[in-house]
Amino acid sequence: MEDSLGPDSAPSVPIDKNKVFAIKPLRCLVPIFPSQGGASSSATQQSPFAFVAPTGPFPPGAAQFFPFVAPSESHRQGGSAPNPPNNEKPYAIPSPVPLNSFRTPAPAPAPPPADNGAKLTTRRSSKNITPYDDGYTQSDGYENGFTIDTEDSSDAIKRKRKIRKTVKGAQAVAVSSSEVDIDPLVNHLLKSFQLLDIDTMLQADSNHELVQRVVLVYNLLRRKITQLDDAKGVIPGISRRADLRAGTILMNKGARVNTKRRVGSVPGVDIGDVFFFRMELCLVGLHAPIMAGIDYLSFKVSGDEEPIAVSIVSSGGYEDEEDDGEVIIYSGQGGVQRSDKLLMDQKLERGNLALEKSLHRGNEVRVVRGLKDVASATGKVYVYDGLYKIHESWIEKGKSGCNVFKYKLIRVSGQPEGFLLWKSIQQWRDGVTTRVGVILPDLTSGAENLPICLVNDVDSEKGPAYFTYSPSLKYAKPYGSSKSLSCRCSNGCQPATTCPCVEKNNGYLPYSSGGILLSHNLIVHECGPSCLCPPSCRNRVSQTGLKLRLEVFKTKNKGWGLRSWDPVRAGAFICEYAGEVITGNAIDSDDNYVFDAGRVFEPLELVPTDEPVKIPFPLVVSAKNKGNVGRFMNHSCSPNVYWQPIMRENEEESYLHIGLYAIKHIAPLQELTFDYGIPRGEKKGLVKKKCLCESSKCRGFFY
DNA sequence: TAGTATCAGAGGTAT
DNA sequence: ACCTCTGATACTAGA
Repeated sequence: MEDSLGPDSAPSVPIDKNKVFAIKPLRCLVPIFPSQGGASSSATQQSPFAFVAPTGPFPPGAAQFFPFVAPSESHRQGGSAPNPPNNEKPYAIPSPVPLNSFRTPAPAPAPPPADNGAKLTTRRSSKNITPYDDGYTQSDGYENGFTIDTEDSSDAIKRKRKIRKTVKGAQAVAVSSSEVDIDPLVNHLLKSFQLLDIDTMLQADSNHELVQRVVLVYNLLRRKITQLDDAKGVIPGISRRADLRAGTILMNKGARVNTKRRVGSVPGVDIGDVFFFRMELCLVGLHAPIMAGIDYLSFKVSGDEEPIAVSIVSSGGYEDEEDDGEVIIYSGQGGVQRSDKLLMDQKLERGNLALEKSLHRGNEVRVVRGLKDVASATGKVYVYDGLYKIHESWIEKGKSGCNVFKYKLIRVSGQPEGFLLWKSIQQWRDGVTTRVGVILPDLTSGAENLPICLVNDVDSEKGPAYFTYSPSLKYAKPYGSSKSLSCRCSNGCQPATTCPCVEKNNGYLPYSSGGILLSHNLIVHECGPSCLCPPSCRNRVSQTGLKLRLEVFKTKNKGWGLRSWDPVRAGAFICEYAGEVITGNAIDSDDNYVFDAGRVFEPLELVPTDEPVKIPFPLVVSAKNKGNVGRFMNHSCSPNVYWQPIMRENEEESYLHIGLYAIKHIAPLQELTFDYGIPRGEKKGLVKKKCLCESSKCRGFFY
């Protein structure tokens, strides 16, 4: 067809202005001017930098939350007088069901029915187990009385011990800060996201939202710890594993879900969900061991302890053979794995034994696929691929001549597409298959460093209305004057230095070494044109082009939209909102592609307002005639993307840009959306659009 | 730049 | 105490 999707292939498909694209995306951003003329100039009063809480349970405007700046004082009101917290509870959780309460023993529901003579019991140690679990009704209950007793005490001890351990560790390490300093921040996070007393707040069903929230909070915390660590510089002997520390903190605080092992799917975790850290799998109850690939539980069958496998992570660490997407040949564990060589025979114990038993028992095993994250140098992605069954097992001689257990798993049919989708995407990427509905392999005609596919597989529309593709924001004149210093970091700006660019960001670099935004900021100060650092500087994330393979696609009922082939990490830069900066009152009233930073945005969970908003706003951008992919991003009341102002300046001039970043992890091909905000004051001539975001928090309209 | 070696880790199980 | 399909970093090989 249209030959390959390579970056260079695009120009072969020139855009014909006259014939293409009669239809406008539904995306409608209509400009609005502050009514009394006051609002625009008084941006300092009502923060324009408030964003919607992605999954936040609080109602609009109710809970302002700014933990990342001066956590100790973060309870002070923000700029705009937050409502009393208990005003209203539009998202009140019905009938609290204790999922995993250690403190409040409740009458025990009958244990799950045993299947063919197998009698469920707890293991001697302590755990409640629910091998054949169909949800909370059984799993969240308790075992019989005597079990509860032992469980209560042993778990309490466990917890205590854990806490003691943490404290001791912190002292030993002599980083007085770490856990201690971070504690208020953590508490604030948990409070804002209603994860403080998760045991009693759990909903009985549909807790996908809750699972998302846990992962979201984990990542906010992890990124913040990373940033704090960065600022301290490298201290030999001190762990840099922010992923583990953030996880430990949440574990100890009980901010986790589905703590009980179970066979089968995990409530709130959907096939295709993506994770980026093993700790996340643990926190949501998908796979408990933090390193091991096989998770299992034991119960008694006619007197004998018998383990069965409940989940595996297939990461290619052993000599697994790859498959067609529905079959996995999985290697057992053990044998002392040393850089792809086995030093001794594997034994039929632990996970291996569990897999063997599961083969005979025929129970379903959850499969998590660990893959390389294309957008990250060293990172991995974990995709939940649904349930599999073990069909065969055998022993093989590995490369080094040692015995390896092998298990053949086949995916249970009738489940939604999981990993298979990833394979398809890979094939599109490689140009192996021709994809249905591709209109243009690259609608940017090579203007971006990555092609952006235009695709319609729902109807016959041939594309959006014509516009000129422009990857960056066009200023007629500089946004403002500046006396800002430029840096001289020839190797790129580094944290824990006195580089002026670090200073501008309050002593922190806003991005991780992997280009992930580490915290929410009033404004991100990136390096400017006269900084001496190279383009690869990690403080130039928004200036170095697209990192994700995006595509513009026809949605079912919202016109054209934007999505990514690659999985997106929380905090990842997606794209700029490019276009032409509009000054004065020059906004065309039927311009549906206006981004107006002066609108009111629902508060995002993490916006520091301790420091007064000083940025001379508003910034208004029109992408009607000129723009980039950002113009295709639709509105949602439960968005997965938010925007951040980015300042780039040199000695004389400053330029403000709008960066779009992922709020949470986003699986491939999920639509990217952000909150368009609500115009201030009178909505002169503005047409209220019906919102089709289908979120439970949908306002019903947008502008 | 990509591979590899290194190593401290964490929760969990087993003893 | 022991186990482990982590993950960040420092290092090496290579083109």
